[in-house]
Amino acid sequence: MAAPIPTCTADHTDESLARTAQQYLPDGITATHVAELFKALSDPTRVRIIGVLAHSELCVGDLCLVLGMTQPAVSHQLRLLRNLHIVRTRKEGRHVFYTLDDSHIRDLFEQGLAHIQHK
Amino acid sequence: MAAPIPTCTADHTDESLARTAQQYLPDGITATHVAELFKALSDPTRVRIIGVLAHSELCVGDLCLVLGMTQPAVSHQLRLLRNLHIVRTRKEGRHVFYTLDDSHIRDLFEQGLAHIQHK
DNA sequence: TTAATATATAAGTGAGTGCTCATGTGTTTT
DNA sequence: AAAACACATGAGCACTCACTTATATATTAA
Repeated sequence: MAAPIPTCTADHTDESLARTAQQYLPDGITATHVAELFKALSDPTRVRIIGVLAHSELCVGDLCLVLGMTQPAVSHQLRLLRNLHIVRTRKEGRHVFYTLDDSHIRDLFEQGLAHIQHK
Repeated sequence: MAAPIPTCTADHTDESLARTAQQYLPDGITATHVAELFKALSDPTRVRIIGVLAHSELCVGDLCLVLGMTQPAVSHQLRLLRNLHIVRTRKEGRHVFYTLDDSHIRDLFEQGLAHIQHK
Protein backbone atom coordinates (compact mmCIF):
# COMPACT_ATOMS: atom_id res chain seq x y z
CA MET A 1 0.00 0.00 0.00
CA ALA A 2 2.95 2.34 0.47
CA ALA A 3 3.23 4.23 -2.80
CA PRO A 4 6.60 5.57 -3.92
CA ILE A 5 6.23 9.24 -4.67
CA PRO A 6 7.11 10.09 -8.29
CA THR A 7 8.61 13.48 -8.89
CA CYS A 8 7.14 14.13 -12.30
CA THR A 9 4.08 16.05 -11.20
CA ALA A 10 5.55 19.53 -10.95
CA ASP A 11 7.22 19.51 -14.35
CA HIS A 12 4.60 19.66 -17.05
CA THR A 13 2.13 22.22 -15.76
CA ASP A 14 2.17 25.51 -13.89
CA GLU A 15 -0.69 24.42 -11.67
CA SER A 16 -0.27 20.85 -10.50
CA LEU A 17 -2.44 18.61 -12.64
CA ALA A 18 -2.43 16.01 -9.91
CA ARG A 19 -3.95 18.37 -7.38
CA THR A 20 -6.85 19.37 -9.60
CA ALA A 21 -7.38 15.78 -10.70
CA GLN A 22 -7.58 14.65 -7.08
CA GLN A 23 -10.80 16.62 -6.82
CA TYR A 24 -12.52 14.31 -9.29
CA LEU A 25 -11.20 11.09 -7.78
CA PRO A 26 -14.15 8.96 -6.63
CA ASP A 27 -13.77 8.02 -2.96
CA GLY A 28 -13.16 4.40 -2.04
CA ILE A 29 -16.71 3.51 -1.03
CA THR A 30 -18.25 5.07 -4.12
CA ALA A 31 -15.71 3.42 -6.41
CA THR A 32 -16.43 0.06 -4.80
CA HIS A 33 -20.17 0.43 -5.24
CA VAL A 34 -19.83 1.48 -8.87
CA ALA A 35 -17.50 -1.45 -9.49
CA GLU A 36 -20.03 -3.84 -7.94
CA LEU A 37 -22.76 -2.50 -10.18
CA PHE A 38 -20.71 -3.00 -13.32
CA LYS A 39 -19.55 -6.40 -12.09
CA ALA A 40 -23.10 -7.57 -12.68
CA LEU A 41 -22.51 -7.13 -16.41
CA SER A 42 -18.86 -8.19 -16.48
CA ASP A 43 -19.51 -11.88 -17.19
CA PRO A 44 -20.94 -13.38 -20.42
CA THR A 45 -23.44 -15.57 -18.57
CA ARG A 46 -24.81 -12.65 -16.56
CA VAL A 47 -24.94 -10.51 -19.71
CA ARG A 48 -27.09 -13.17 -21.35
CA ILE A 49 -29.33 -13.47 -18.30
CA ILE A 50 -29.84 -9.72 -18.11
CA GLY A 51 -30.33 -9.53 -21.87
CA VAL A 52 -33.14 -12.06 -21.69
CA LEU A 53 -34.73 -10.61 -18.56
CA ALA A 54 -34.70 -7.21 -20.22
CA HIS A 55 -37.53 -8.45 -22.42
CA SER A 56 -39.52 -10.81 -20.21
CA GLU A 57 -39.76 -12.33 -16.77
CA LEU A 58 -38.69 -15.96 -16.63
CA CYS A 59 -38.54 -18.78 -14.08
CA VAL A 60 -35.26 -20.54 -13.30
CA GLY A 61 -36.08 -23.64 -15.33
CA ASP A 62 -36.86 -21.66 -18.45
CA LEU A 63 -33.68 -19.64 -17.96
CA CYS A 64 -31.72 -22.89 -17.86
CA LEU A 65 -33.37 -23.98 -21.10
CA VAL A 66 -32.70 -20.69 -22.84
CA LEU A 67 -29.09 -20.47 -21.67
CA GLY A 68 -28.36 -24.17 -22.14
CA MET A 69 -26.80 -24.32 -18.69
CA THR A 70 -27.24 -26.46 -15.58
CA GLN A 71 -29.68 -25.32 -12.92
CA PRO A 72 -27.13 -24.77 -10.11
CA ALA A 73 -24.91 -22.73 -12.43
CA VAL A 74 -27.83 -20.45 -13.27
CA SER A 75 -29.06 -20.27 -9.68
CA HIS A 76 -25.63 -19.17 -8.47
CA GLN A 77 -25.52 -16.30 -10.93
CA LEU A 78 -29.08 -15.35 -10.02
CA ARG A 79 -28.14 -15.23 -6.36
CA LEU A 80 -25.25 -12.94 -7.19
CA LEU A 81 -27.57 -10.64 -9.16
CA ARG A 82 -30.11 -10.78 -6.32
CA ASN A 83 -27.50 -9.71 -3.77
CA LEU A 84 -26.61 -6.76 -6.01
CA HIS A 85 -30.32 -5.85 -6.23
CA ILE A 86 -30.19 -6.24 -10.00
CA VAL A 87 -33.03 -8.76 -10.17
CA ARG A 88 -36.19 -9.31 -8.15
CA THR A 89 -38.07 -12.55 -7.50
CA ARG A 90 -41.73 -13.47 -7.52
CA LYS A 91 -42.79 -16.83 -6.14
CA GLU A 92 -45.67 -18.70 -7.72
CA GLY A 93 -46.21 -22.24 -6.51
CA ARG A 94 -42.96 -24.07 -6.87
CA HIS A 95 -41.66 -21.70 -9.51
CA VAL A 96 -39.60 -18.57 -8.88
CA PHE A 97 -39.81 -15.89 -11.52
CA TYR A 98 -37.00 -13.41 -12.04
CA THR A 99 -37.26 -9.85 -13.34
CA LEU A 100 -34.92 -6.90 -13.57
CA ASP A 101 -35.34 -4.95 -10.34
CA ASP A 102 -34.42 -1.65 -11.90
CA SER A 103 -34.75 -0.23 -15.40
CA HIS A 104 -31.38 1.51 -14.99
CA ILE A 105 -29.67 -1.82 -15.53
CA ARG A 106 -31.57 -2.33 -18.76
CA ASP A 107 -30.35 1.09 -19.88
CA LEU A 108 -26.75 0.22 -19.00
CA PHE A 109 -27.03 -3.10 -20.81
CA GLU A 110 -28.47 -1.60 -23.96
CA GLN A 111 -25.94 1.22 -23.95
CA GLY A 112 -23.13 -1.29 -23.67
CA LEU A 113 -24.67 -3.47 -26.35
CA ALA A 114 -25.00 -0.52 -28.71
CA HIS A 115 -21.39 0.43 -28.07
CA ILE A 116 -20.28 -3.06 -29.07
CA GLN A 117 -22.48 -3.41 -32.10
CA HIS A 118 -21.42 -0.40 -34.14
CA LYS A 119 -17.73 -0.88 -33.61
CA MET B 1 -21.69 -28.28 -20.21
CA ALA B 2 -24.48 -30.85 -20.59
CA ALA B 3 -27.59 -29.17 -19.25
CA PRO B 4 -30.36 -31.25 -17.70
CA ILE B 5 -33.60 -30.35 -19.38
CA PRO B 6 -36.24 -29.03 -16.98
CA THR B 7 -39.79 -29.80 -17.85
CA CYS B 8 -41.40 -26.68 -16.46
CA THR B 9 -41.44 -24.67 -19.65
CA ALA B 10 -44.73 -25.89 -21.11
CA ASP B 11 -46.76 -25.39 -17.96
CA HIS B 12 -47.24 -21.72 -17.34
CA THR B 13 -47.90 -20.30 -20.78
CA ASP B 14 -49.79 -21.22 -23.91
CA GLU B 15 -46.88 -20.15 -26.10
CA SER B 16 -43.59 -21.30 -24.69
CA LEU B 17 -41.97 -18.42 -22.88
CA ALA B 18 -38.60 -20.02 -23.36
CA ARG B 19 -38.93 -20.07 -27.12
CA THR B 20 -39.81 -16.39 -27.41
CA ALA B 21 -37.13 -15.48 -24.88
CA GLN B 22 -34.51 -17.35 -26.87
CA GLN B 23 -34.96 -14.76 -29.58
CA TYR B 24 -33.57 -12.04 -27.32
CA LEU B 25 -30.65 -14.10 -26.00
CA PRO B 26 -27.39 -12.37 -26.94
CA ASP B 27 -25.11 -14.76 -28.82
CA GLY B 28 -21.89 -15.91 -27.20
CA ILE B 29 -19.53 -13.57 -28.99
CA THR B 30 -21.67 -10.52 -28.36
CA ALA B 31 -22.17 -11.42 -24.70
CA THR B 32 -18.42 -11.86 -24.30
CA HIS B 33 -17.65 -8.49 -25.86
CA VAL B 34 -20.25 -6.72 -23.73
CA ALA B 35 -18.87 -8.44 -20.63
CA GLU B 36 -15.34 -7.31 -21.53
CA LEU B 37 -16.51 -3.74 -21.90
CA PHE B 38 -18.16 -3.72 -18.48
CA LYS B 39 -15.18 -5.51 -16.98
CA ALA B 40 -13.28 -2.28 -17.46
CA LEU B 41 -15.49 -0.71 -14.80
CA SER B 42 -15.84 -3.75 -12.55
CA ASP B 43 -12.89 -2.98 -10.29
CA PRO B 44 -12.60 -0.05 -7.81
CA THR B 45 -9.12 0.91 -8.99
CA ARG B 46 -10.19 1.04 -12.64
CA VAL B 47 -13.32 2.98 -11.68
CA ARG B 48 -11.12 5.57 -9.99
CA ILE B 49 -8.76 5.71 -12.96
CA ILE B 50 -11.61 6.19 -15.41
CA GLY B 51 -13.27 8.70 -13.08
CA VAL B 52 -10.14 10.83 -13.05
CA LEU B 53 -9.42 10.47 -16.77
CA ALA B 54 -13.01 11.50 -17.47
CA HIS B 55 -11.99 15.03 -16.50
CA SER B 56 -8.38 15.36 -17.64
CA GLU B 57 -5.54 13.59 -19.32
CA LEU B 58 -2.80 12.47 -16.93
CA CYS B 59 0.60 10.81 -17.09
CA VAL B 60 1.32 7.60 -15.21
CA GLY B 61 3.28 9.27 -12.43
CA ASP B 62 0.51 11.74 -11.67
CA LEU B 63 -2.02 8.92 -11.73
CA CYS B 64 0.07 7.11 -9.11
CA LEU B 65 0.08 10.24 -6.96
CA VAL B 66 -3.64 10.78 -7.26
CA LEU B 67 -4.54 7.15 -6.60
CA GLY B 68 -1.91 6.64 -3.89
CA MET B 69 -0.76 3.45 -5.55
CA THR B 70 2.52 2.00 -6.75
CA GLN B 71 3.59 2.55 -10.35
CA PRO B 72 3.49 -1.11 -11.45
CA ALA B 73 0.03 -1.57 -9.97
CA VAL B 74 -1.25 1.40 -11.96
CA SER B 75 0.61 0.41 -15.13
CA HIS B 76 -0.90 -3.07 -15.05
CA GLN B 77 -4.42 -1.68 -14.88
CA LEU B 78 -3.62 0.82 -17.62
CA ARG B 79 -2.42 -1.99 -19.87
CA LEU B 80 -5.69 -3.82 -19.27
CA LEU B 81 -7.67 -0.70 -20.18
CA ARG B 82 -5.43 -0.19 -23.23
CA ASN B 83 -6.08 -3.72 -24.45
CA LEU B 84 -9.82 -3.09 -24.12
CA HIS B 85 -9.41 0.16 -26.12
CA ILE B 86 -10.81 2.12 -23.20
CA VAL B 87 -7.83 4.46 -22.94
CA ARG B 88 -5.43 5.96 -25.47
CA THR B 89 -1.82 7.02 -24.97
CA ARG B 90 0.17 10.03 -26.07
CA LYS B 91 3.93 10.01 -25.65
CA GLU B 92 5.77 13.21 -24.78
CA GLY B 93 9.44 12.81 -23.94
CA ARG B 94 9.70 10.26 -21.19
CA HIS B 95 6.12 10.77 -20.08
CA VAL B 96 3.12 8.81 -21.32
CA PHE B 97 -0.23 10.57 -21.06
CA TYR B 98 -3.46 8.63 -20.82
CA THR B 99 -6.91 9.71 -22.00
CA LEU B 100 -10.25 8.01 -22.43
CA ASP B 101 -10.29 6.64 -25.97
CA ASP B 102 -14.02 6.90 -26.29
CA SER B 103 -16.64 9.18 -24.75
CA HIS B 104 -19.04 6.25 -24.50
CA ILE B 105 -17.10 4.97 -21.53
CA ARG B 106 -17.45 8.32 -19.81
CA ASP B 107 -21.19 8.09 -20.38
CA LEU B 108 -21.31 4.58 -18.93
CA PHE B 109 -19.25 5.66 -15.93
CA GLU B 110 -21.41 8.67 -15.17
CA GLN B 111 -24.60 6.71 -15.63
CA GLY B 112 -23.34 4.09 -13.18
CA LEU B 113 -22.19 6.76 -10.76
CA ALA B 114 -25.57 8.48 -10.89
CA HIS B 115 -27.31 5.18 -10.27
CA ILE B 116 -25.21 4.65 -7.15
CA GLN B 117 -25.51 8.14 -5.78
CA HIS B 118 -29.27 8.54 -5.53
CA LYS B 119 -29.92 5.15 -4.03
C1' DT C 1 -47.55 -40.24 3.23
C1' DT C 2 -44.63 -40.90 -0.55
C1' DA C 3 -42.89 -39.42 -4.79
C1' DA C 4 -41.88 -35.97 -8.07
C1' DT C 5 -40.83 -31.30 -9.28
C1' DA C 6 -38.55 -26.57 -8.82
C1' DT C 7 -35.16 -24.14 -6.72
C1' DA C 8 -31.43 -23.10 -3.33
C1' DT C 9 -27.18 -24.10 -1.30
C1' DA C 10 -22.69 -26.42 0.22
C1' DA C 11 -18.16 -27.98 -0.87
C1' DG C 12 -14.61 -28.57 -4.14
C1' DT C 13 -11.83 -27.33 -8.31
C1' DG C 14 -9.43 -25.07 -12.13
C1' DA C 15 -8.91 -20.65 -14.08
C1' DG C 16 -8.56 -15.81 -13.65
C1' DT C 17 -7.46 -11.34 -11.02
C1' DG C 18 -4.93 -7.59 -8.58
C1' DC C 19 -1.40 -6.78 -6.30
C1' DT C 20 3.84 -7.43 -4.96
C1' DC C 21 8.93 -7.13 -6.01
C1' DA C 22 12.36 -7.26 -9.42
C1' DT C 23 13.94 -6.09 -13.77
C1' DG C 24 13.80 -4.34 -18.66
C1' DT C 25 13.29 -0.45 -22.03
C1' DG C 26 13.44 4.10 -23.65
C1' DT C 27 14.38 9.05 -22.82
C1' DT C 28 16.67 12.96 -20.80
C1' DT C 29 20.34 15.06 -18.17
C1' DT C 30 25.01 15.69 -16.70
C1' DA D 1 29.79 8.09 -21.80
C1' DA D 2 27.05 7.29 -17.18
C1' DA D 3 23.33 8.28 -14.23
C1' DA D 4 18.64 9.50 -13.38
C1' DC D 5 13.99 9.37 -14.61
C1' DA D 6 9.34 7.56 -16.51
C1' DC D 7 7.19 3.71 -17.72
C1' DA D 8 6.46 -1.32 -19.11
C1' DT D 9 6.73 -6.00 -18.12
C1' DG D 10 7.68 -10.68 -15.95
C1' DA D 11 7.07 -13.89 -12.19
C1' DG D 12 4.92 -15.15 -8.05
C1' DC D 13 1.20 -15.18 -4.61
C1' DA D 14 -3.19 -14.65 -2.16
C1' DC D 15 -7.53 -14.25 -3.39
C1' DT D 16 -11.82 -14.41 -6.10
C1' DC D 17 -14.83 -16.54 -9.57
C1' DA D 18 -17.68 -19.57 -12.38
C1' DC D 19 -18.52 -23.79 -12.77
C1' DT D 20 -19.09 -28.86 -11.05
C1' DT D 21 -21.45 -32.67 -8.15
C1' DA D 22 -24.12 -33.67 -4.33
C1' DT D 23 -27.56 -32.52 -1.23
C1' DA D 24 -31.17 -29.68 1.20
C1' DT D 25 -35.63 -27.23 1.12
C1' DA D 26 -40.20 -26.22 -0.42
C1' DT D 27 -44.21 -27.07 -3.05
C1' DT D 28 -47.39 -30.05 -5.62
C1' DA D 29 -49.18 -34.61 -7.18
C1' DA D 30 -50.30 -39.50 -6.50
